[in-house]
Amino acid sequence: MEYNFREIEQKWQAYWKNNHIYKTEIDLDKPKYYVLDMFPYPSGAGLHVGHPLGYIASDIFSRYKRLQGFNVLHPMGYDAFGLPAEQYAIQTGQHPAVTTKKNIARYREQLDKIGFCYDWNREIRTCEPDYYKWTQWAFIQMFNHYFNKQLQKAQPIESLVKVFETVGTEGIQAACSDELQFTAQEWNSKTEKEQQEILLNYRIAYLADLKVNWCPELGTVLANDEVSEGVSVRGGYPVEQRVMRQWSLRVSAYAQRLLDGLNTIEWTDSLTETQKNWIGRSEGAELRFDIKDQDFNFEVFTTRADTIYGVTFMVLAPESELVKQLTTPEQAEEVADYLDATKKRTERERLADRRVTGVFSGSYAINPVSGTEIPIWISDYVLSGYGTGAIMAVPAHDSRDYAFAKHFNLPIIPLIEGCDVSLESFDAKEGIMMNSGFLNGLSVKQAIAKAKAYISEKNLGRLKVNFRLRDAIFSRQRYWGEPFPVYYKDNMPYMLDESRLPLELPKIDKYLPTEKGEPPLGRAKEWHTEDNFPLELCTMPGFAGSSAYYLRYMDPKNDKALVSPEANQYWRNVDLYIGGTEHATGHLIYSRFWNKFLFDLGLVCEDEPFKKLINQGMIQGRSNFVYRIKNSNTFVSLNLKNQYETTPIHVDVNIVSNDMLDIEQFKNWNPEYKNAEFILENDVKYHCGWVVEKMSKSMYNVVNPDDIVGKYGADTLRLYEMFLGPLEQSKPWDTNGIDGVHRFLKKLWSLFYKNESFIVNNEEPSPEELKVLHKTIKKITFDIENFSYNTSVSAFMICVNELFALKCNKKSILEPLVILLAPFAPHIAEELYQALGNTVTVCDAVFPVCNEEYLKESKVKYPISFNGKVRFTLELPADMRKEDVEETALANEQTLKLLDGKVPKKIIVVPGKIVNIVL
RNA sequence: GCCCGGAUGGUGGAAUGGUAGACACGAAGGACUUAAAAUCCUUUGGCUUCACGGCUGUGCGGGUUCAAGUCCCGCUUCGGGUACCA
Repeated sequence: MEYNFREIEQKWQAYWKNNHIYKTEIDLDKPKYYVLDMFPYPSGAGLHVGHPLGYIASDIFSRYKRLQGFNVLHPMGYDAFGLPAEQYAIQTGQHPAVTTKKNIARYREQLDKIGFCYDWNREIRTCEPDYYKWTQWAFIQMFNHYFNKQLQKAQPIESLVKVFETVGTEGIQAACSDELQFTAQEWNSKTEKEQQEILLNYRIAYLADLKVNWCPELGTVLANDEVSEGVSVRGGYPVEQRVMRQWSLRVSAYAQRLLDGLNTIEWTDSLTETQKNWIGRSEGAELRFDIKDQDFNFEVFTTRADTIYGVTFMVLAPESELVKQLTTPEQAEEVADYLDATKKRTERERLADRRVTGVFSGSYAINPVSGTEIPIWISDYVLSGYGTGAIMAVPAHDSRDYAFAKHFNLPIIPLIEGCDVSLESFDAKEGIMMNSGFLNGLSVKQAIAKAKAYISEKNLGRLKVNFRLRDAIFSRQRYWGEPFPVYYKDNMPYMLDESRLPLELPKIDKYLPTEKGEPPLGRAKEWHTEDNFPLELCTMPGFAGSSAYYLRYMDPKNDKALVSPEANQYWRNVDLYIGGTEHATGHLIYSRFWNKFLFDLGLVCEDEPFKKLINQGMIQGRSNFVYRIKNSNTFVSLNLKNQYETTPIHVDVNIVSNDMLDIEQFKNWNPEYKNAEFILENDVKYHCGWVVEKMSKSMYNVVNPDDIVGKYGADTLRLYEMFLGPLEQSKPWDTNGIDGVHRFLKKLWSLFYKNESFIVNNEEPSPEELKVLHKTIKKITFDIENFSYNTSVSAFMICVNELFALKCNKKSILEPLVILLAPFAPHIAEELYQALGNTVTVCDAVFPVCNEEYLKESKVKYPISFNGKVRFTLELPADMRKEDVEETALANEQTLKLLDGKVPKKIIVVPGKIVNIVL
């Protein structure tokens, strides 16, 4: 009987489905294990072979854990809201839901063919009302809470209101946008609207004025990458920096906890590092500067308080509120011109074009330590959003300040002994201080500490920790996203009652902004509450739906809660999360934030959502080329092309095999090549060139998993994807080589069947066979635990090669091997497991355990080396004493020959490993 | 600029500081076959030798060690991330 993968795979996929093999329920008698893939956005292009890489890896681990007796949760779903579907809708008028549904069906079909063990009963789609109900619900909770900095957790906003009513802002520790100060009396005398406006300053989900790229012609906010040289990429309309009222999430309040949490989870170093940088904690001081001749002062943030004696100018961000205050009448015109010029530039342009620009404000600050007068400048190299939007410039020790000082001819005072600042600044935090009054003679580290102490003591400012992490802008002027559960009364936002959720997306006629420039939802009829209050017109961004989806999988059908306490208590959090690095600073920050918020509310029992995280590498494309001789329709093979003047042309990798072009298929591939002629090599073949680049349609290097499954089967695809190389490494997809793993499966099959008959017997295994099996068990177990799946596949190959050489057809050896292989190649494993006489699925077998007894070697081949170079090997008993090994090695004939009468200086014997004779 | 990864045969890659190149692809040769496919066997880093063998070899230059692809220092180079963050 032949290995008929088509029949086998269809048979078992149907069996799994009909018998609900992958349905998962809470089982208090078993330990749980939660394995999650980053769910895909169902794009119109379908899956290519790069997508399943991580899914296969997680599938192997899920099946492995199940075989080890764990109750495994392994769900899948779709991140279904998103821009491509909406753009398609704008072009075609087709509702995004229709396109999305179609794409999901296609994804599902492709996924099913690969034989994953997903529990599809738990499937979720972020665009479904019964799912996004809970996204909206979470938003309401965020609106109704503020972040208490003292407790480092979210608290109900009512408790803050109580404080305001009794003592005002006195002593409050609430994360906020602006530091406000008022008394209880002032609070109590404010109107409802005023009070609501103030509360927005504290809510975790808040509405605030933010600077955005606004395109009046298109009527929408644009992302930085949608703007170029001041005009929109689409249409070329002017774009301006504009302050708009947008929803935001106060992610920054959680900065410290997001940072601390990284130490409690097992993520890769690089990912942890990326998040740390993104959160960007910096310790420093906020230092107060008085203004000359004015009863006014402002603060700057610095991490280098030690450089206070080197401050030769101050710089304000153009957007800073201080600009107005500090611009003198004489400088007013020049400053206004500068502000105008900078306003026109987008953030992107500012970054791209690093020319030094700036203008003098006319005012002077007083150095709080030295008392000197310092000119205050305005420049766009200072960001309004970080620190206080103003800096003290120390050109000798900061490269940006240095460039500015050189450009405007401002003084540069070096503060470190022996440093040369004639050509560039000295930014390193090392050396001995000079020109610095009471700090002279100290090392930089000591000086930083002393300066900080001085500042607190003399009350010149305060110690401060700043974070780079920004709040997340949460409004999008789009249709295909979650509607906000928000209505407006007297222009103030209010939350809908939870009983009104989900607030479903309304139908609209066109997916474009309205004539008035409102977002698409402005077109909806009846888009208001029963009391006629208008509903919010923006929708939520892409990351909203993916921020808590892992919780929903625990209890996907619950209409009373996002997740029941019982389900959450059992499944807790994700034990293993596999996905791409592209989410390092987006989704993986937002969902950690979202989870921590829900944790604060007591709604989930774990502070961190993803215990262990692995990033699978990207699968790159491997493109093939043919070489056309210039001005002809003749193609010359790779190794002959240098004899001609040629143009390389991408050719579809699917009509190339082992870099040999299928000439007939090529002729049919494009009518242009119908009559093409070919110059072949000696082997009468056309060899193609190749290069590794991004997998994309335009390079004709996209490989569809369906084609691979059709030709070789799902088990071969699964094994081959793993065999390509280490999981976390980026690597090109190259279908060359897939024959190797397919041959392996056929060879495995041949241990069971020969000429139509089943040849497995019940004979007792030999010690050698047992050694082969148990060696493999040990290796596979180790590899799975370490996600080293490429070496597992090779271990399987070695095992089968050895059993083949031993002509082993014994059930006692083959059955454990089949179970071992089941996580990797589940279809063939099921088939062979059944053939061995089992009547239940191999999914519920018991994973074999290595018995070290079988691995014991009686003899060891010692490499005998001289000065580290191996000269020959010597087979000795494994339990031979070190001294005896040394003696035997030295007495050996070949040793004597190599010693040539010399006396060794030293002899190293590593028992069981090696002998090294040092001459 | 900063941070994080890599660099090993024609190719993908393997190697707890202990025989570099496992496993696989490709290639070459052979067996079977009318033929092809499939399958099986042999060889396959480079140089050198009739052969036994020898020399050399993990991006480059140093170092530690009895022993380095692996550890340390200094580079080169290719990916990826991130950035006027004071």
